[in-house]
Amino acid sequence: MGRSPCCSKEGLNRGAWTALEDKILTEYIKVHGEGRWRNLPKRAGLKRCGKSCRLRWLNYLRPDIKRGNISHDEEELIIRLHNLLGNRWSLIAGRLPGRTDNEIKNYWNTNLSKKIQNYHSHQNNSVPCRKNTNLPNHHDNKKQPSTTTDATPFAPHVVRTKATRCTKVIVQPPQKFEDDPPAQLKNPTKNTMDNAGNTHDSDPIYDDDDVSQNGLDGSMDFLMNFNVGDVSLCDLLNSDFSVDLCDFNYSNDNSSSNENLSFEDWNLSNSVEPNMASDDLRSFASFVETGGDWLAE
DNA sequence: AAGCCCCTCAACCGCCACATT
DNA sequence: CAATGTGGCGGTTGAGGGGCT
Repeated sequence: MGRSPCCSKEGLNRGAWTALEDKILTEYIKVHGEGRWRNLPKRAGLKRCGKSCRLRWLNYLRPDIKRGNISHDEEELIIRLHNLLGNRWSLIAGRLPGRTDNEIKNYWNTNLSKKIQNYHSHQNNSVPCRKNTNLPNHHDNKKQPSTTTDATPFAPHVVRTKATRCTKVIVQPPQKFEDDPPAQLKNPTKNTMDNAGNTHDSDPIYDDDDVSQNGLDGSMDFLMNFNVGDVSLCDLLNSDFSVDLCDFNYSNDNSSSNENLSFEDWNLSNSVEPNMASDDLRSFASFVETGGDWLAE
């Protein structure tokens, strides 16, 4: 099946965006919203390819973009996530609110990949084989930057799964949790956490009406509603997953599918490092792996 | 001061998955 | 079911800037 190019390249501007183009694009999206990228340039009066507009918006103009230096915490998280996910920058970026996949990819290629190479060289005088890590050749012969952190990569543990997103899942707890559930599971009282780490009980999914509608009695079943960005970076890094079991991220803006998620899916989306899991989490994870139903809304 | 080299990162490209017709 | 449309992803490129000689 043939594909038409995303746009005619003739007569279009290329290269760096001007301030005026940025302004036009921003104003247009403010009024009309994102989407329909192919037609956007014509409607907005931009001599740009639709793809280029989308990229410019997503990577640079979006108001929620966090620009500036990657913090040590963020760097550590990137390393951990890359260890789990490989070069799946969009997934990694999804765990770093305000950061874009392009930014993380660039940061990895220019900083972290070298640090890790240096680290492994230092450890055993050889660079271990890393799954799915394709370092750009054009950087190989360039001088190494000074190492400013002591970030320690983990052994390769890339989980290869298809990225699956869902916002709301219903999980029946294992017997262990029915007998002695973690605090937040005992009382599924609508706790969600915002970006500042504050908890709220505003999530309508936990409303009594919802519980009854779903046939849940609150003590046996519980709902979890996750969104990327709901948990701050520090929360994620410092999570005691036995306590924060309900605060994982699993995002979705496209909730039409009804998927069964494997434990791998669940684990990679909810835990930065599997070894961090507590006994409770392990039990819970085991339950999910062996029969828990994930019912995407 | 000029030229060269290297690094960073915004932007581009090609491909893929999924939705729609 | 095939063709087409659309959005998204990861790899790569190259302009521009800074540092070094």
